[in-house]
Amino acid sequence: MAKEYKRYLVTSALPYANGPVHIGHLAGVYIPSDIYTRYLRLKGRDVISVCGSDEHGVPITIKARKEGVAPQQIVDRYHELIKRSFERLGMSFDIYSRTSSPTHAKTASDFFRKLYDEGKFIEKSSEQYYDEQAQTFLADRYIVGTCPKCGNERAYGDQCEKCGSTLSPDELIDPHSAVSGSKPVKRETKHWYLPLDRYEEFLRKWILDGHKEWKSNVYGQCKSWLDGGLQPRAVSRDLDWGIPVPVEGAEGKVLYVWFDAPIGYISATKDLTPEWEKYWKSEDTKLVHFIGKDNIVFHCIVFPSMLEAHEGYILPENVPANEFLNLEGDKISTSRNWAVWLHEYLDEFPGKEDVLRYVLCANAPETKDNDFTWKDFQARNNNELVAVLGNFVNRALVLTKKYYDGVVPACGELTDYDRQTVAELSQIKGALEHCIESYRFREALKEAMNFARIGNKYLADTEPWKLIKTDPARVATILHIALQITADTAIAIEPFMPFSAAKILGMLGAERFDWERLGAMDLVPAGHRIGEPSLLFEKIEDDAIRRQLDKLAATKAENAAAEKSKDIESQKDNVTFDEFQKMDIRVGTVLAAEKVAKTKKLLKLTVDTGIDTREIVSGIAEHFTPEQLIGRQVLVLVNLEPRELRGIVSRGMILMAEDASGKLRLLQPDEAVNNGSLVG
RNA sequence: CGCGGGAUGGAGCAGUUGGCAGCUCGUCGGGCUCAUAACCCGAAGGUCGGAGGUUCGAGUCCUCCUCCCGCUACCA
Repeated sequence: MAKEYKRYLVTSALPYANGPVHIGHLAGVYIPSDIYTRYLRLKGRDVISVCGSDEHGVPITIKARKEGVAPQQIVDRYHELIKRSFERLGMSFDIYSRTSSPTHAKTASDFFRKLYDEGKFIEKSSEQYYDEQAQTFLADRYIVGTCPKCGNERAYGDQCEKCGSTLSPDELIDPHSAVSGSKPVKRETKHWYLPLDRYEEFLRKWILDGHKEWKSNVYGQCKSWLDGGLQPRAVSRDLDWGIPVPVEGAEGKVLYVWFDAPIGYISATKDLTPEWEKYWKSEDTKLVHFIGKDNIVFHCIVFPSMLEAHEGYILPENVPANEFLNLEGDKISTSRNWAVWLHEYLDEFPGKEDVLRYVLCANAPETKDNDFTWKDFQARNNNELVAVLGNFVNRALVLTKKYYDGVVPACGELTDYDRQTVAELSQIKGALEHCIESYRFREALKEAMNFARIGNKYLADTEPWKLIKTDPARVATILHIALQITADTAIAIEPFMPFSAAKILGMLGAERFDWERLGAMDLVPAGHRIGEPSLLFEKIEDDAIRRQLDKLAATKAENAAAEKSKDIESQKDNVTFDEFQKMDIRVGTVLAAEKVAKTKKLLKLTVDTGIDTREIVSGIAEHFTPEQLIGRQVLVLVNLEPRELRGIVSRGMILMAEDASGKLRLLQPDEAVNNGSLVG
């Protein structure tokens, strides 16, 4: 049934080098990937784990421009920071590479060239907006203008966030560049596209028929893409930062970052070993991509299509994508500094790498988004790591020290209860393995912790501290077994908490064991002298948690202040009195209001304008409930050209004041006036 | 009606092909005192987001609805 693989290749999503790594990245990708890799290594499997920084793309050039430095300086800074903090957390990548490396430039370039030479791309010219001041083409997202549908002045070239409508840059009124603020011009440009539609059948067969065992979020997402029909996807960009398109006449064009990034897995492997082809081109290698849910389409649709087009490469056997982790109830956000940054955690909680690893694994967003709270962090440390795991190890070691001067006592006759305990322990291994191999790490961690739970119960039930007075021979057996359970615990937790596993082994005075010995009862022999016991975990006091919560509160306050001081929009071009006279603004009263079905932001209002009673659709549902509006007087631009939104003809616009944070407030006369009163 | 995922005791999560609703933490009661006031035992607490339907039987299958998240848009 399950195919036997000779070797494993594990990849972890390349962190984008425009910021540090935070707990969301860890819980979603890196902790699971490290657990999986360490487990396979412990089993003696041939496995390599590759990762590296993703260093190309537009956001990095924009950050560089803002700071007035070269893009290379930005990526150097974050590459070092990310690499170093991964090491400190005990991430066991075999290589942590980067996409600005020479190996990668050549690998990605050759990859593109092969596909180009074999006619796997299609070439298309199109008109794109160009920022003459910044001398750069603008992605849709970097064009800002007025939404033609709702009048929002900060709509993006791809979508208006206020009314939710999908836009193209051409529809924007008064478009300007988000980079320089200048007015962009149209320029013709040529790009290469990977015709994904040609790979639809291949993908359908491979995923929909062949990988029904993939996680439901991954499988569902792929199915939805495939059922919707795939479009050719551009694989080049007009940009001066990235890998040049290796084609004559393609000056000023680079590979699209999503084309080059996954190839980074390949180039990292090349940098690691001359035998890289063994890992990428043998059918007996199992390739697994660890990613977050936002990356599913690239790892399941785009990259496999690229590999298929190139030929010779194997495809991922699984893509266990996790959902997202929130922080104290809010979405983690790099730009809003709403995150727990790995490097800061490591500085502020020295020696507690495993605590973070434990908490993030135990609360990993495997099936849905989860929330990280500092209170939960503290509780898991104090009630699970300290109370269950640390305490058990400490009890076994201290008792041995006390009664046998630190020498492992010999095992005597086993009682039925002993045998029952041993049998229970031996069953955990299978369950644990099954969980890890099916990427259920939360449950696997629980199984690993069961060794300590059973150990605690064993000591409580056998009560050696009582028996020592009446039956010392029995106590020898009990502690012998307790010490074996301690050693088993060390093996079981090693993939999850490598620092603590090593510490337990140090205290036992034992060498590292093979995974296969998990559950064994002859790990530490009688007569062996154990080391000095010390505490495995320490309690985390309220102070430490309070400091973290204060820090987050400060971030919230800073964000609020920043919102306030945001630049007031500069004055618009002058209008003539005649132009102003054309605006017919009236006072009206909202008679009825209801949410437009299936939309987030739209409300359908029935307004008495004095002239008539009309329907107006307004993108304000996130700011007002229908009840709040009914009966209120509002200002209405009544001669705005009618427009159809979601099948409802909207005749007019409700005037609102918007503050810098985007919050809307109604405008109304300070005393009630007749509906239809003119404003001007 | 754009697509995908999710909603299960106070919190976080499991629930495989429909067959007595489980786990960790918290709460309450008891036991123990070797251990970091840690550990062990027991109890309370759920109309499984809502409304219909299929079935002898639905957390699980079907239909509709509500809310949260993601994708379509370079934050895992």
